[in-house]
Amino acid sequence: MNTQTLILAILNFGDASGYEIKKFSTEGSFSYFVDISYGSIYPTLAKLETDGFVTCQTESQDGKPDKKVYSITDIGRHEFVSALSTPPNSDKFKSEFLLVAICADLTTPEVMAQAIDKRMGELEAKLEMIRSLREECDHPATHWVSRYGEHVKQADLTYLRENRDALMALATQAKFGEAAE
Amino acid sequence: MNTQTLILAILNFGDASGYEIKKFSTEGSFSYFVDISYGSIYPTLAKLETDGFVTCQTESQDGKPDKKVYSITDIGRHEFVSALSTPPNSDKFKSEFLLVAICADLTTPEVMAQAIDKRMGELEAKLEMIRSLREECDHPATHWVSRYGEHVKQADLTYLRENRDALMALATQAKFGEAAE
DNA sequence: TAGGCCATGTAACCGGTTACATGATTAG
DNA sequence: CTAATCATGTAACCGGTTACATGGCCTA
Repeated sequence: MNTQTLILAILNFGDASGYEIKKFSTEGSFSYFVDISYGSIYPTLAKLETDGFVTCQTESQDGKPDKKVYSITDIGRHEFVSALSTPPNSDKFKSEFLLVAICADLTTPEVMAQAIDKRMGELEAKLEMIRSLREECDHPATHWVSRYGEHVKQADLTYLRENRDALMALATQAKFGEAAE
Repeated sequence: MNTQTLILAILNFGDASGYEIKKFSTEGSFSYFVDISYGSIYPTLAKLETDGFVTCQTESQDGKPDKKVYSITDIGRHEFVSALSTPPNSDKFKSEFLLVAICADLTTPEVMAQAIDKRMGELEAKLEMIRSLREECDHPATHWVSRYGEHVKQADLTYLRENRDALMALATQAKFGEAAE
């Protein structure tokens, strides 16, 4: 999914500046399944404006820097809806944790424990965030996605909790390297 | 996680050629949490060899092209284990499906149904693959990861099955655009 | 007064993909 | 006869990140 479609999606929920778009994609309703950086937001917004998909209005604020607020246009919305209509690509998923887990017998209990705890902490934080999304807005589709995310992440966390010991046991077994040293 | 560590991890499970590494990362035990292409495998293998992390032996086969079989060295294994020891980065997750879902009210029931069915099909296939991994090998850590994956993907699929109708309902509601056209 | 937040933007860089080149063998 | 599998490799390209530049305000 390209940055353009993502930004259009965010702007379709409401006007925003580049800075706000970044926040939204990092902390808002979209944050658990996308991510973009300023380095791609600002150039894309510029391109979006020249293409007529968004318009821009500079707002002066006192005590804060000027703000360039972007709004999606009808052409932009049309572009976005037609992008939505093409069958979505499969989820992209990469997990370093699972690489460590699958190599559990090569690591030490310390390393493994640290990796598990880090992951559990992240999962808990993400769950908390996903849940809080529902309190902040009552958009039905956002609720559906939030519950979906909650369900899946909860299943993830539950498995980790219940099988932490089993994984630790694999990391605890004697390593061939240790005997030789 | 860089290609280098990933290839080292695969070679740590056994000798392999570039072609086999690709297969392994696409269909094997690693396939559901990583992916790499030839364009990154072959150059990385070359670099790995000059760095002394792997050795290479060319095997002639009759009826098939020559095969360059790579083996991890002790230095390579050491490099890999030390890479494993640094706390793993968070999972990378991107979902176009969720973008469509969160914009359900902008799409048509047809588009939504297609997206859901595609996803469910993919999930079922992935589940099947994850389960089959356990029958092919009895490496304990691989089993742990496989059960983990199964659990999470199963939760995903279950939610989709049970809440498909709710999402469809959101896509079915009248769109503002339709009234105007 | 140091650091964090607000706010925009650019340039260099990089990891990785896509597409291509090559070619023999086997299965349908 | 076509398509797929086996097998290695390169070059162009590309999307996106990182790091930097700039600067005022507010809080600790």
